[in-house]
Amino acid sequence: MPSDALTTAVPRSTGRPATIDPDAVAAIALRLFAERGYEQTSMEDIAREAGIGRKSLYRYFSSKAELIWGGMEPVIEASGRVLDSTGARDASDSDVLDGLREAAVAGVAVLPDLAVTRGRLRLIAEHAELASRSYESLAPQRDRARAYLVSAGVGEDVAGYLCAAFIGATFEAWMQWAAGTDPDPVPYLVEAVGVLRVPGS
Amino acid sequence: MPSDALTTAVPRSTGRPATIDPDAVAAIALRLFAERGYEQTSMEDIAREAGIGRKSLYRYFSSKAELIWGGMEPVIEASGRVLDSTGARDASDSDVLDGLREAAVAGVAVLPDLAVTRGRLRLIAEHAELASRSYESLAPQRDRARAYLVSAGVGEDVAGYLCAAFIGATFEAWMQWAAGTDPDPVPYLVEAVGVLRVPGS
DNA sequence: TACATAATGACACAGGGTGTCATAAGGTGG
DNA sequence: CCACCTTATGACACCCTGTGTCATTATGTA
Repeated sequence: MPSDALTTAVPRSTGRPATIDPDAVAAIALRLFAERGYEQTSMEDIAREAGIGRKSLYRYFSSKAELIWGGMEPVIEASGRVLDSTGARDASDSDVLDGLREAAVAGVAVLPDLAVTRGRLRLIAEHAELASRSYESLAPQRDRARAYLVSAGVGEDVAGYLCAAFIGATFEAWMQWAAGTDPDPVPYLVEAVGVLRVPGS
Repeated sequence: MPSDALTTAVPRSTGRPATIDPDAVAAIALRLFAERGYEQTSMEDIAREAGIGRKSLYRYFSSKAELIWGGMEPVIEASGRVLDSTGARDASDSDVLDGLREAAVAGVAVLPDLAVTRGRLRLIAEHAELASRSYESLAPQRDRARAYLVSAGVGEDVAGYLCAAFIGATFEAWMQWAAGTDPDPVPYLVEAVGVLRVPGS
């Protein structure tokens, strides 16, 4: 939800209240992308269809990709929170991977509508420009995963590799789930984490 | 080498020969990026400095990022070739990972100048826009790695996760090597592959 | 009612990336 | 040596993304 920084972070009581519903705008964008294609739909098209100005659109979504990736933010955030909280308990052995698995799976729970998410991810899978953005969009999760691993006793360098592999594999898991019709993404995520190992143990 | 498709692929004997040296242009771009910064340097700046037109610049480099990533192509290609050739021999057990390790390391050998590569990678590390592009630039390697794994008997889905993790980890290895001053990237790559495992074995 | 606050959008601008097209430059065949 | 042909080259025009500025408007509060 890209509006978080504007609405929930600063719940002012003064000044003109917002009239634009970011979620509604994102939904419109998603529909237009589905109808006309991603690059065939300009930001101006979306703004017009939403009945707002192009500049206002950019105020809520910092980029075109954000219209898609914004919807994944709750998943990433939920997953990150699990990593943060789990970090406290000292994982002695290789159940470090259990923590990662748990975090990956935790994101699934916060999704209200899996069908919409599947549409979003399919769009991402179809456009290299959007898939590339996973590197940036998942950066916070990478950082939190690294911190978790280091706090669990994994060496700095190995933690970096493990994080990168973790992010890569779980993203691929979401892609594979989205490409099919299975309702539950969890098995995909679990299997993806299965290709990881902690060298020390 | 971005000019491959134009020069080596079609070694014509007729028509006007090319007067632009892509490598020289890329070197100029790299210098300008180092001097003024990546986003502060426009394609027009590079074209002007290289003494060519902006359109001609785009003829040799399909995007600004290609000016940087193009130099990594030999590494990716060499790594991919190893995967292709290794695929024939049937890796019975978990020495499938040996093949991946070998492929990752193979790229190092083809680099003429590690210092230049380090500069390139540092530039990539500093700019999310460039780092993101790893997803696209490494796509061919991903495909070849997947084919290798499948031919080695790894299941389709697991192969996908393993590939994604492999690409992610080795890219991170290059990043970590570039951030430091060690002359040899190999140990980084080996350690990165060390976080992978094949679930079956 | 007046004020403060903040959303809104009109305008302008730089830069990336693409298509078209006329021109230049060099080989090859007569 | 000349005509031709092939290809590189770049000038021009264009669309879109993303950003900054700034006047305007709408709303809640004093």
